[in-house]
Amino acid sequence: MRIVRRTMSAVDSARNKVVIGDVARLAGVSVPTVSRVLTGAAKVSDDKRLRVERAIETLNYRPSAAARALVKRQPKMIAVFAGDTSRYGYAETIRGIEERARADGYVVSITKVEGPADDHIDAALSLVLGQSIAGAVVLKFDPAGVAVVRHLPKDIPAVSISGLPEQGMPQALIDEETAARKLVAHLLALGHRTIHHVRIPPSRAEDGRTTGWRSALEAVEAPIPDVIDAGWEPSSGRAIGKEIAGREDVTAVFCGNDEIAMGVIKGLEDSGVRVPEDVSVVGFDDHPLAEMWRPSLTTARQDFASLGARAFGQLLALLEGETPESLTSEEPAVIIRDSTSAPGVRRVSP
Amino acid sequence: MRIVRRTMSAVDSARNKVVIGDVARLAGVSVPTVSRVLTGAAKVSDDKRLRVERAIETLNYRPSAAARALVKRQPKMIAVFAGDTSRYGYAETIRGIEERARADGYVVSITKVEGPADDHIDAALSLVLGQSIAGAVVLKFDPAGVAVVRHLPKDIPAVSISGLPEQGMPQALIDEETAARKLVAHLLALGHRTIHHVRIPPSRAEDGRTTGWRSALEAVEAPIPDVIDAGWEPSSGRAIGKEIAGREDVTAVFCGNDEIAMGVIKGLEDSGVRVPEDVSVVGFDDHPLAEMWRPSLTTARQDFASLGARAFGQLLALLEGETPESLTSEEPAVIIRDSTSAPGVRRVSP
DNA sequence: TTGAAAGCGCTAACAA
DNA sequence: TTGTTAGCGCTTTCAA
Repeated sequence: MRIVRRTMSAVDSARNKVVIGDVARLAGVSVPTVSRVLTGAAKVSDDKRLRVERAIETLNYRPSAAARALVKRQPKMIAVFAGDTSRYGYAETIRGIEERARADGYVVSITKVEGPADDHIDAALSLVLGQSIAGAVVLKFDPAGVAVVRHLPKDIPAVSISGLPEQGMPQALIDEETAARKLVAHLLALGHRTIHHVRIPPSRAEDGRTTGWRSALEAVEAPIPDVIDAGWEPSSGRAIGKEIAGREDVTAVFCGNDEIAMGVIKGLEDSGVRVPEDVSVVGFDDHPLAEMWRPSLTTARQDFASLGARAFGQLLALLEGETPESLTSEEPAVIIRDSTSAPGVRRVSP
Repeated sequence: MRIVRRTMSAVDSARNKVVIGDVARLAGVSVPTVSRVLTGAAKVSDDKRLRVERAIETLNYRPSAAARALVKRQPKMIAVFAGDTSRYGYAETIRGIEERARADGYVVSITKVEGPADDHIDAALSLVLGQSIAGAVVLKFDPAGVAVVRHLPKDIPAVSISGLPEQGMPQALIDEETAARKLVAHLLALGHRTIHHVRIPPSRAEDGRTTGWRSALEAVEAPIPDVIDAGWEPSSGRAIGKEIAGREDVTAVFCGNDEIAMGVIKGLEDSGVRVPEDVSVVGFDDHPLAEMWRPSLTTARQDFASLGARAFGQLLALLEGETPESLTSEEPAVIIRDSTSAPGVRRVSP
């Protein structure tokens, strides 16, 4: 232990850290021997091992992660970039990544990317690349995520997560398109002439959910109404619900996610339009409250956590020099509940 | 650049990394000079600076974070420990920590602690302490978080976040107790004889929400019913709602959070009990869907994100050698909506 | 302003 | 089994 100079602050206490040499001295062995008992890399006599262990204990020694990282060149941390960290789908995906990473001995850092503008991306990247990371997972759920993928240095092992296949880095995918198509087909089968679409902010020109909706309508040559854009907040869905309450041509609505669907339902009901009697509404994701909603939501279940876990698995493969499948896909299950029914006679409120 | 031996894998490409010496050689300067332009620590002639910058560009050089960390001893990462990462309150708190940390140049790692058992704690701690971290924030919302606080080495700068003051490390607090008391007082003022409490899993013997409920009842000498324990899932609230639907003595329920309140309401309605006509229900947190629920939820708003931000602020103070206020408090606002009313005549379904 | 030399705390390679 | 010697890639003295 070196000498403490002034009053102890956190910085000083770090400076005063016990190092491997202190342990070696106290135990009366050489530094590499301490290292050997630390890593278990080579045999150490029971006698010395015991002395080293006791010295570690008394000095309360913890090896310096920085020094280890420098010599081992295998950082045990991966970085996650996301345009949001707390919203349902994002948070669940991150949970899946973290759980799987932790099981494999990796710590995960999360960095929210405020937007797709270059300075946001650069800020996030330079912050994170200033750390030692083994690789990165990018949540490509929004334009910010897409921009991160574009800016990430090519030599950083990385996997992206999204709902629609694309070129570039390896991806973990959910087949949103098929799920959307099924949901729309369900509505069509119920007898609706066409299905309106309230979409959540898209990551690029068109996302899987929207593509699926469109192709399902095209398949039966149903009219394709203009897309209605919502934000991420349920309240934006509510405003849209109020708007479409007055439109007799709207009998079925396919929403970009469950929270927006809940908002839309609320907005419709605010205006005296009943769901599903007057208008059918479907969501997407199977949010934990979707089943509890009144009426319970017809939706497509997404397993975000396992999506995240798969993404980490692909990253791990990449780190081990393999070339992971770029298109691991999984089809979300459609769940029919009470928010959809055959079209009724719209009862438009005054 | 060193020589590549076999097929490039991620590990090899890491081994083959461009180092500061490569830049120095290409620019025709010494290594410290490169370091100087990198850090801006000392003056470098424009001529050499330019050459160095160009060399960095052509070689696509990025300094090794590990080497820097070793010599600078000031890790720019903080660790967050939490018993959950995706549930509303947790995710929002983490968001607040991350946003504030990022603004101050820190990356945040998140680690979920699976439970309060020693081996869970040790696993999480040893994983994270194997990284270079400047400090830690512990979400003490559950027994796992409480256990982390107990096990965390004393020499790691740390701040905990919870709803009830406690000794030990510095804390960021929300005054849940006062908010709970107000909520219960509101119910009492409406004319309810007593208020039942459905609590979420407590972090220790009693949490602020429960303490506040109890003291509000004690203050007016109202009978104190047994606490009803729920889990974290809305479905557990629903099961409880169904149970209490048959109890005529229950006219008002104070739930541990909004999601449980939504479940309770759903369970009551499943059984034909109306909210608030037959039973009043209040939640806690002001979840984004609380206002959208039918009936909209009376609740207490919690600003988890700012709570997280404050916690990071305290940690930063700690890192700078200051002694942060241990009890920063903030009183959640009570929001009266439609799920509460004067007691009516209970109409118990068969 | 610049370079040579030293050293951060650890592990790996090499002898003994 | 052990200790000695060399680094890992950077920043920081210290001279020049």
